[in-house]
Amino acid sequence: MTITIKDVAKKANVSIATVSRILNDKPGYSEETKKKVMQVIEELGYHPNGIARGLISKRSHTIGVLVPKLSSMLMTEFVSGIENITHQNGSSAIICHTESNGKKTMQYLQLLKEKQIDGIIFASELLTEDYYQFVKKMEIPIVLLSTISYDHPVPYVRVDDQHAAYSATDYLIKNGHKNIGMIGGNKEDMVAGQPRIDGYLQAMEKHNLSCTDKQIVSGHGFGFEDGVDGFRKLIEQFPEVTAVFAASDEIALGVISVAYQMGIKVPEQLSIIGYDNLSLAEMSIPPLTTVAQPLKQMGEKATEMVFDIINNNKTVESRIFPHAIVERDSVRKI
Amino acid sequence: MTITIKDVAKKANVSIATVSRILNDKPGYSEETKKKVMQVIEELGYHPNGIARGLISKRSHTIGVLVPKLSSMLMTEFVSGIENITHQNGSSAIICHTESNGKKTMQYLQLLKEKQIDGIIFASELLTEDYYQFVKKMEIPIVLLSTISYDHPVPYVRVDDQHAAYSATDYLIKNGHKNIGMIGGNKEDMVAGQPRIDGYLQAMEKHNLSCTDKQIVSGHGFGFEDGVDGFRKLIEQFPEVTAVFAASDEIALGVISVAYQMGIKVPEQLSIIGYDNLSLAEMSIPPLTTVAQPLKQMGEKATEMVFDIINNNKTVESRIFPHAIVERDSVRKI
DNA sequence: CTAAACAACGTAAACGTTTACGTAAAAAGC
DNA sequence: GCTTTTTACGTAAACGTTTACGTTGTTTAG
Repeated sequence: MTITIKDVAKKANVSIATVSRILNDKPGYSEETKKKVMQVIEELGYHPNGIARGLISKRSHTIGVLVPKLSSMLMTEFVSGIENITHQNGSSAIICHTESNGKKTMQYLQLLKEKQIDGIIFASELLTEDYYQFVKKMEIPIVLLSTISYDHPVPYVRVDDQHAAYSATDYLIKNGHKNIGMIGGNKEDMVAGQPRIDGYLQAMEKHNLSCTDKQIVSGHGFGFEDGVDGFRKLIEQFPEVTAVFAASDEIALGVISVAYQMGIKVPEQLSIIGYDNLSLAEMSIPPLTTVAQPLKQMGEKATEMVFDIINNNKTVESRIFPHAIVERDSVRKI
Repeated sequence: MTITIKDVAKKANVSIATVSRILNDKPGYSEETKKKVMQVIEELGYHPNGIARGLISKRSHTIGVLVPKLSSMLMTEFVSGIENITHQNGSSAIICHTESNGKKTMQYLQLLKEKQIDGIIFASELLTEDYYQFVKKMEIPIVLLSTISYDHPVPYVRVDDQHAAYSATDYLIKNGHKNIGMIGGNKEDMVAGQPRIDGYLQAMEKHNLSCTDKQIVSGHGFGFEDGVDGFRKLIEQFPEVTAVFAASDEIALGVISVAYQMGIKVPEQLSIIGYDNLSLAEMSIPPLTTVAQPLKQMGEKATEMVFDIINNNKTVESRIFPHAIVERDSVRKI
């Protein structure tokens, strides 16, 4: 038998209201009774039932996190930050990995609604009209992480992908490279796909470097395999390539791998810059120069924003986090 | 205003009991009224309140997952499996990363208790007496993942670390290596620390290979840095080394990195076998031969076991999952 | 044709809290 | 000393469900 507030009240010879008041620091009890009650609580090993509390307070002290792919290291960093702040606020996070599956996502949203979660963090995926409408009906605060909504005013936290891609390409150019190729991820990806390609193009144009279609290849995703396939294709259609901008660190590792197999030395013959600054970037050979996003902090900020809306229900402003080039050894300085 | 079962009942001209019966497929209603009620539910966009449900059913449809380090790729695989099964059972998982911090762990356990979670998965860390007693008082099913409890009968899912380490070392020996070093992780780690060292020793002994203290170094953890520090130390005190067994893939990458810096060729001059088979093992140069644990399946099984206890409250048997050597290119066959 | 069984509901208690309201005694104000 | 305020509680309603039990009307059995 689990013990409830009633048991405590009875044993302490007070009413449940008094116990509740003591538990919640609401005025209306004497120090003396507090002592007695606390002692009884200790003796009985009583813990309040959060569910019953939630029923009244209409707060579940839980937030939902929707991520497309749990196993990606990107997500891990986000989640780590989210978890920090959530716990700091006496709440917990339910991670839902949607696998970029619309149906699954809707299912999760339903589940989250039933669970009466207090807020949502929606990460790294396009907020479709369906999702938006559903969330709107739920009347629950939502913050986008590393993604945006074109059609609706939903607060977000992200970096400027195009700008970051520009910086990466610019870095290659500034180091003397001219024949620069790019391996993008999924072109359809509205956040990490086209914008990064655009940033690349923008930098090439700015520096008056010719840039044909052959210099850009984009695959299905942002994984290692996409990198190896991508680079094989790239070097075939653009053999003069001397530097490549990869839209993710995993892609970058893929090209390093192929380069190694083909006997192309990195960075002597081929320079590579990645994107994400995952922990594996420093483990690679050579250590990978890459674009860093403050992933954990972004997760933290997004979560703070959610709690800001919940607690003060004020509207919050979106944030663009700064990116940075972290220089390691995969780019040759000509 | 959120709409409740009352609103549905009123609009459909039935009692809340009937609505509830329809929602839960309990007998006691006609097809006709069902149709009407369902229609009203649709119109109103009603979703039952899981909290109120939980208050009665005494099930929160939530399980707690305690992991020491979220950002490790190991954990990600576990969590991914856990999440799968949890969702399959109409529940969700709350991930708590304890950072191997006793105080934080206890805090989380408290939180989970208040949340009235239905079960616990405790991963990759020693179940201390404190934890055990607390969980026991909670009277909640718990399953250990990749760890064990020496003093108490708590069901677990793991691989036989000593055996796996034996296999790895044996693999090196069978491929003609004799001067085999080992870089262990944290020796204090009762699961991944000493047992792997023991397995290594066991294999060496079995094949009558001398093995001095100098051949084994163990650091603070299982990360990349531990690998680089470890190998630097190893090669100093045991320069004849021709093959090393690393207690984790990250450690293995660390030694590959140092080897590269020192101009030692892998696998020509130095063979390396890792442990874990993380995704980065295939991204490394050369691709890393390693010991594979079916991480995701282990997470899934552990979760299934939790639900087994919850639903049928039968006792479950612990499982030892098979490990396997996945051969890539980091070990030279002499 | 009547008693028994059953189908299709409605009523109300229960789950474990919080909290508005009421009340008695003590403290304060004049 | 009497009113007013304050303190320290207790009572009971509310949160949104599920479910045991009761009730009515209809079907079935004998």
